[in-house]
Amino acid sequence: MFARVYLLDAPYFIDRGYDYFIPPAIRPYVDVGSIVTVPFGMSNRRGFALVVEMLDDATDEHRIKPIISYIDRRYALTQELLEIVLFLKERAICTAGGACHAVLPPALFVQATEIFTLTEQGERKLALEPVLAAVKENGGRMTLDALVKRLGRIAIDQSHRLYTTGDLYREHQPIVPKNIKTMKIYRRLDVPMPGVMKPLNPDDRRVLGAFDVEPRLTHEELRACEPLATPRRIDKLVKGGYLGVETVEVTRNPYAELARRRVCEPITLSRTQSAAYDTLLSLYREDAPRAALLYGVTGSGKTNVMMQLIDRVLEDDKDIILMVPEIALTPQTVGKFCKRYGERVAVLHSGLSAGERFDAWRRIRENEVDLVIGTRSAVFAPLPNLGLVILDEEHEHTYKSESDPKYHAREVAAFRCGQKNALMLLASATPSIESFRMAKQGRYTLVELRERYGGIELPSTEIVDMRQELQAGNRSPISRSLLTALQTAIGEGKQAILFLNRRGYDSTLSCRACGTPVTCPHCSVGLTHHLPPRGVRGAGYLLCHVCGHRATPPRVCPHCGSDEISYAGYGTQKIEGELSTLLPEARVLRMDADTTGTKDAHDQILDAFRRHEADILLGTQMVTKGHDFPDVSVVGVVSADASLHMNDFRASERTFALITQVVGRAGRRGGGGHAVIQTFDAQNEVIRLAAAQDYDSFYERELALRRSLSFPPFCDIAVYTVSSATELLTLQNAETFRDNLLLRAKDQLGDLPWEIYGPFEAQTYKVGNRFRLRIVVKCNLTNRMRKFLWDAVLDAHLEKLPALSITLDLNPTVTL
DNA sequence: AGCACGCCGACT
DNA sequence: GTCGGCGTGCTC
Repeated sequence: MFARVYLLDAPYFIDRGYDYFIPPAIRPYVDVGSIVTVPFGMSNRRGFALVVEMLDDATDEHRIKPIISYIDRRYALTQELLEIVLFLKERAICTAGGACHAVLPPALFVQATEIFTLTEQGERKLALEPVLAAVKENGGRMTLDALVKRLGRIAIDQSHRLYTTGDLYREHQPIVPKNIKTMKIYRRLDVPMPGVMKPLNPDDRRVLGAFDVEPRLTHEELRACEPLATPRRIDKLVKGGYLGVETVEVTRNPYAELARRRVCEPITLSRTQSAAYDTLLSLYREDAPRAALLYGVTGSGKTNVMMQLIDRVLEDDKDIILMVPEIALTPQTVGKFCKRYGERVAVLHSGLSAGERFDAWRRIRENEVDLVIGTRSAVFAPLPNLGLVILDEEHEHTYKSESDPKYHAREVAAFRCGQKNALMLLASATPSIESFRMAKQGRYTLVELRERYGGIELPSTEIVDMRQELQAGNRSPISRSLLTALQTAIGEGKQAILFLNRRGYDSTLSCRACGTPVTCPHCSVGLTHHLPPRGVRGAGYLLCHVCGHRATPPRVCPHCGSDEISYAGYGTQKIEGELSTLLPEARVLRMDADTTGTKDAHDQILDAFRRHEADILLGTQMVTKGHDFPDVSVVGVVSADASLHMNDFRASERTFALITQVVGRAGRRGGGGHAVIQTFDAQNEVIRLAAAQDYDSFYERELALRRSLSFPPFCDIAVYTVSSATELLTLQNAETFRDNLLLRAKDQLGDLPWEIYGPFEAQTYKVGNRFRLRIVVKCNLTNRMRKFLWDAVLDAHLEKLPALSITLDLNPTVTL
């Protein structure tokens, strides 16, 4: 029997199947999906590998090597996960190993080792072979790791040679992850073992007495109900045959406490919500893969509909994945679900330790969990019976992985739902343009919740033109309107949220007199300011990160001629200082990257605000997420345009989403909320539409723009990042690569549409002493196109451009 | 990537 | 005459 495997740590250009012999001793334990270790290359270095196929004969039998060992079958990839790995390899263009590392918990790969034992024949060669001598010295049995420690790396080759010559016997130990935490459970033995009984004193008897109440106890429990139960005394009772011990694997579940305080309030749906629920239910019941977009305005109660659906799916004994953009930002949502669904929930996110992550994964894999809540990577949860996958806030960019494998959770979710005829549910108050278009085209079912739950009105909104403030002599970042609104709210005992949209602000140039940003003439995105190269004097230059257009920074505004053109941005600290002079008696809580450093800081700030320990919550993006603060009556957007002119074709979409979400925070209970949106660009349509919470118009406008400029969803975008150690080398490499790409495209792509731009500097040009240039391809990502794009990278490797590295990202969401 | 094989300069 | 430079090529 032979196995075709993929190395897990192989670089992309040797990422293909390799065939290995399966030693008879381990044959029962190796199958498709198994993780094994194999010797690889001339030095036979050991590495993990994934078995993708079982073979009866090997192609090239003389040079085939044997598999060394295997990971416990319980942790092998299921057929479903294996398919996902192969899907990722194709779709996100990554190695099989890269895909495996995304799908499996890292703790699975704690390295175990082979164990060698001396054979009779080996005993006779001790003088000749240092490896044999070392094994003998160690008592005739030694792990490979220990051998390497003693004799150096040659021990690997030597021991394998001695194994083939029959001087050593090798044990095929399964690799069992070391991260499993075990716990001892004690129980009282009715009939103490005869003979070994030791006399008991009264204290011993008291300890035994604890078992009358509860027949099985852990050490901690025993200690808690009987302080006399010291480790020493327990040991005595075990040795004496009074207590039995069993060792069980424990899984760490940091959310167990929440689960124990389980609450299961009945959900009452409004009529609109019921209608939405009914539609979703019937989709779920169809025996085919389905996708729905739940578009619900802020405060419409999407969560209720989702919970009702989850209840229903759980009744069918089907499993669910619920994804949220970032666990830290949605502690309330997570808490709510944990309380409702109890112990059959697993929560996955980046804050988990390797052990906790592994435990959660095992619980899921062993079918102890029905509902997985988590961030992007939760889409790989090995639930055996998937019925529903939800992406909450589906427009969030965190669903796209920025590092290898560069997958989008939505794509993987769709694939998984296809495997199991499950329902994919996307939910958002501000859907991504791509998803809404899919819905409009009928490829997703559009389910709408257009009214706020309980008939609460949307907050009234007011756009404040900061230019006029400036002209009126108010140089403060807080407008008079906003100040008045804050004073009123605090006077009435209400609370306020101030949102500071700082993203990309400092590097975007705009006119403070007329509000016009300096944009690219070809792309209608803001130009990013770059400092001049070291040693060169001057103002630097402006660069478009979409098409590479360069310009000198204008000294006067091209639009109105004013010289009040600047990069000025406000920081949260600055606003905080400003508030303390304007509203000295107001209590302000600041929430940004600086104040949320520690693990629980986030929750603490939000809890404090909810308990009304402050009047104003001031912060960045973090304050916009789905927290429910009933007392908040005023919301202020300090600088609405900040993210608008970012160097990204999705800047409008992101700005619209942010403003809409933050405005939706006002007046959640009782209505009468008010939102003040400050901008230097008061005529800006995106801001006006966001203030009016008019998603439909925004969508139409944005779609038309995308169509005319040829951006997604009207095409796909592939981005190559070329990097080298020096600027010159990087430029030369990138240009050669681009030229080759152009030639190949003309030659091979025929009728397929494509456009190539670049090279131009990446958003962060220099990273860790490497310079990075981008080459952008607009195209349609068919399989043929994907292959074309990837072959160019493989060929670049064969051409051996000096010290070059190229990565490829398909449809990136954050940076262009 | 890592590692070995292979064919030309500065050393005992 | 040997040690060692890194160019070339392979990995089941």
